[in-house]
Amino acid sequence: MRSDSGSTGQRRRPEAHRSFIEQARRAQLIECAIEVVCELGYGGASLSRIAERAGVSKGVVSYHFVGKAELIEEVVHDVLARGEAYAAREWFDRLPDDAGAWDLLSTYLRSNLTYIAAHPRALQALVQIIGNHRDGEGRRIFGPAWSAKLRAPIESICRGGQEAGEFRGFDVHVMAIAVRRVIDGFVFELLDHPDLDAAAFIEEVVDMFDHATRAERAR
Amino acid sequence: MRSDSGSTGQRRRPEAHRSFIEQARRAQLIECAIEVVCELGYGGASLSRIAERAGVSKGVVSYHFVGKAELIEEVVHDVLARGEAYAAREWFDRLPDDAGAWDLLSTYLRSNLTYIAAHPRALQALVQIIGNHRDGEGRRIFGPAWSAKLRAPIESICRGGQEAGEFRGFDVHVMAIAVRRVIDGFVFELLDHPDLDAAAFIEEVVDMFDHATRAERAR
Amino acid sequence: MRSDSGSTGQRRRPEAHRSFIEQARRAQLIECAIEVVCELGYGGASLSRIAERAGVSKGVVSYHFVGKAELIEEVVHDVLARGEAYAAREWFDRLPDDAGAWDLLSTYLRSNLTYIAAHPRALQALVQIIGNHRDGEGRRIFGPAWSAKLRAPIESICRGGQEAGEFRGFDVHVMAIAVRRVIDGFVFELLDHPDLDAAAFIEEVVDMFDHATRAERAR
Amino acid sequence: MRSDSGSTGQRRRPEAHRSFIEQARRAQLIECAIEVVCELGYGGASLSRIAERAGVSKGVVSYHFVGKAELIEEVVHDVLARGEAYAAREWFDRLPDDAGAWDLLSTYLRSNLTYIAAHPRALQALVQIIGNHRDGEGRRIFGPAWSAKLRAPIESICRGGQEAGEFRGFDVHVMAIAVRRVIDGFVFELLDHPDLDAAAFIEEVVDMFDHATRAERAR
DNA sequence: TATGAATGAGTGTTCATTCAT
DNA sequence: TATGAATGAACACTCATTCAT
Repeated sequence: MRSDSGSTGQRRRPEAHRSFIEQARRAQLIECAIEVVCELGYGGASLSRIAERAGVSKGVVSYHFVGKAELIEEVVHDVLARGEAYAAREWFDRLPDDAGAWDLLSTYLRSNLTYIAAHPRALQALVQIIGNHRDGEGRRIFGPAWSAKLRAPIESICRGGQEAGEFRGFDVHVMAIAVRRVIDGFVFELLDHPDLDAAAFIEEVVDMFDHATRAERAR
Repeated sequence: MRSDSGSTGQRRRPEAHRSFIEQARRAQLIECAIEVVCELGYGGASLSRIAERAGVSKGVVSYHFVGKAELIEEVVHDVLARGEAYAAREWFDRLPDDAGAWDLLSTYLRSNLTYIAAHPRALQALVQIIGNHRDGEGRRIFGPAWSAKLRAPIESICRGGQEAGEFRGFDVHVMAIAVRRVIDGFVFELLDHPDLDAAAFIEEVVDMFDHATRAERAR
Repeated sequence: MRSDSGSTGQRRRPEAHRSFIEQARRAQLIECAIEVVCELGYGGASLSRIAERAGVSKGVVSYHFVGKAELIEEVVHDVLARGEAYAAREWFDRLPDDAGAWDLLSTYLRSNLTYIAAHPRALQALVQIIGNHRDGEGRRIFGPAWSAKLRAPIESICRGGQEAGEFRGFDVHVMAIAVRRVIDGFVFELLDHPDLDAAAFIEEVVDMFDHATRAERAR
Repeated sequence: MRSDSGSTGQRRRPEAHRSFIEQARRAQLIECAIEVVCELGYGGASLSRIAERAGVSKGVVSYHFVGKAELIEEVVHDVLARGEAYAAREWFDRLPDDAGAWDLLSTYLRSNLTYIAAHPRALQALVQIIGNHRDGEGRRIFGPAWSAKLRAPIESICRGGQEAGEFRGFDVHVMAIAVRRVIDGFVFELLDHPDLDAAAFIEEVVDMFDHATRAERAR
């Protein structure tokens, strides 16, 4: 999932030989970056503030990451990887072998939303970075191509559901956009209202997409 | 609709006595700010770049606006005001006197989406600003309260539709979030794919929310 | 008293043909400059703030004065001229024809101190300007030569007193410095403690210099 | 003696763990600030000029001091601390155990004046800063309260002398003002006339205050 | 590995000044 | 006479980055 095409031209260190301590520091700094981005926004997440939060000197960040860009992109990679691992478990646990399209879509929704509910701050950072991180010329790093890749599985599920007659004949691209937008919106909702009933919210969303996708008289 | 709550403590000039030329410059600078924010993102929209785009010296911006915050917030005010004017016209033109909840909601969707299709860059700037503009302590200027105000009319329409039996018994808050998130997502879609068939996209969205909201056997 | 040697190279307008209105504006701006310097200090006295205080546009100041330097130097000229006029009246009123050195010195002290008590803000501005106003290369405009001129009459009086045996054989230069420093210090005292008993203060100062100057067994 | 009342709200670094090199840089920058303030005045002492004088880049100053205010206030602290250390030595060396009020006062005068004669530039900077340094709202940082603290020991000595019958019944507050004003005036005198006979000047001042304070027939 | 020190570009802002109207 | 508009330099400050130790 992670695009290794060094967006900024900066080469990443060879991931192979990293000592234990280096791995730990990187993980710690990524964690701190998440917190700072979440609290102060992408623009407020300077290296000094991240280092300060980690209780280390500013140089440490530059030592472990080739540049700010690598740290930021590593945050994205990290959060995404953890999310995918979580989703894979859900997928395996919850889905029967003969799962229908709606089973797939509702599982996709639930696994995404429960993961967000469990780590709202990490995903807030992710959203901030995706919307703001740019290269030297001002081009978004996580642009259209990246979003398309994120939407692909949803579109695939939807197409399957339509072919099976389970879903009505909507435009799968539009539906995928709606699904992702609603999922990502959950992040803000959770942070803005910490006392939100997440489970109820999730079921409402699932229910909404049930009505939105279901074939007229199906299921 | 415009929140006069001077987020930064900076006082805005008395809007009353503004010369023609001042109005023109302000409008030009707001326009340039929109373009720069749209192209380079919130973080890339420095006063120098905005001034450069306008072909004037940096001091001009400071002359016409009390501070960067005023310029940025004026962009929000401006885009919002134009959007509301547009929506008001649509409302008046399209809606019969005895409009039902679905008439209202679909008009809300269509007027918002067609306005976005007409000025995608302005609304991209708006989205960037809303998500990133913060005060000196790092608090979002356009935070939860602001979003809530934006969602209020949608929730009101939904409640009306439920009371009239036109809509099913979904959670109006969740639905309002979905509506706004999908609408705002349209902004990115348009800019990322300039050749998009906007009309078709809009009808798909309207159709989706028709299915999502409709009472089981209604209409 | 005013040194016309254009300290900054800037030429002053010919003082001759000034319309009534121009005179009034200049006087008003000088007054406002005094207030602003007094309240915000020399460094805080920008043309904008002075103009704002006067309720006119910034350009007005530049119109009536060749540059900021002229305005500032005109403040000095003005306050000094008013002070001298006051002193001259006191001199004429209070002094007998056969006045002794102590009569002269005490009158000098009293006329200076009462003038300060009457216009503390103007003299606070004066002190601020004299200590801070500099030319383009950073040289003080009101430097040693200027202070020397201010001290000349005191030294002259002291020398007279010594020749007459009225004063003891102190160093007139040192005494003149002390006199001027104490007088100028009164300015701060008045502004810092508005409820100060000025008359008592003045008599204490006069008394102090009586003891400081008097010949051992004289008077 | 150092007022820790963070005048600007800016926090000073924990003075404890400062590396040797940091201490050296700070000292150097403080020295350069003194020179620049002395030569160009408070208003001419920009960070760039101070850095330039030190032969370092502008950022170095910001690196070692939280803000300009800290640097400036550190100059005050530094000069004052050195002066107090000097005065304490003088006090210890010169004063007998049974010192009278005049011994105290004359030692106060001499130690202050000789310190000034030894470091006129540092004290010129001090005077400039005290008269001009202000907070964001234009209020003087070293205002009335600060001056009062500086005058306290003089007043105390004077009161002692009066109670002992050594001094005449002058107003101690007025006398303290005179003492401080004359002392500070020495700074300008030295810089304006580098060839001044400092020792003679000092003795003249001491002599003057002897006459000014002495009880009618005492000593 | 980690730090402290330094750099230089870039930020928003203020300012005195100029000039057409 | 007076204004509003614009300029460009200077200001304090922040930042990502580099590097010797």
